[in-house]
Amino acid sequence: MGHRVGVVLTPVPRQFYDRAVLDVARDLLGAVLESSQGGELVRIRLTEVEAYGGMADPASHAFRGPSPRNRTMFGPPGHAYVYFTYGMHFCMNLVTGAPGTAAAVLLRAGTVVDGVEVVARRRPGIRPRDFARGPARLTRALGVDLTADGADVCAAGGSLRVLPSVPVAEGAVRSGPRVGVTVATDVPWRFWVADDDSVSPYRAGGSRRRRGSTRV
DNA sequence: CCTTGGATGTACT
DNA sequence: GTACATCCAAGGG
Repeated sequence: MGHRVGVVLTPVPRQFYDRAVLDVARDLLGAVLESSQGGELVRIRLTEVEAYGGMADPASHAFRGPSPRNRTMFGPPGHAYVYFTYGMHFCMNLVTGAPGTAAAVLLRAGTVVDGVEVVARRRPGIRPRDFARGPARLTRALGVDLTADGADVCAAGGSLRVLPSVPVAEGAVRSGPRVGVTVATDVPWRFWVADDDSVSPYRAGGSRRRRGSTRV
């Protein structure tokens, strides 16, 4: 399986991202994310994504307006918004819509279709099924960190690109509430491929029950 | 398979 | 101080 190395592929064009975020999210399922960080090629076929609606969406990092962290989301579509969270993880989005709208699609999971040996080296002891099963695992498989924030994924010679692929059949797309969010839990803005092992397990949001309130 | 708790830095109240 | 678009190890079934 996978794509032959050496074949020149044209990235998905910028206008693909200049549409309603829900449409972009759904259409990203099946697309192939390619990274050549550190001179090593990894390609991942996306199986799970989530839409974030920008300033109108209470769950979006853009809800409270622009900041140094989220500024990429307020820029043009077709760029990577990467953020650092939980003190140790990176997550990656693709910015959609016109500048100022700040909508984006979180890339939650996928299947490694090229560079399996590279990922295996980056993730010793991890089962192949889990290589990109979750947003922070996906960035780790790709070798993506904060230096990729703002990267243009439409650039022909870019080190981080999105390649077209066979779209996932309409009947194989599932949707439901987003994972780990505590607000706007009523909107089914998570999209995934039915019956795919690489899709991450659902977890409801809400801070986990607090431990004893006293310090030390 | 499930559940629980720890790790760890930054943004925000 | 608390939450956070998370992951991992350890323990039980």
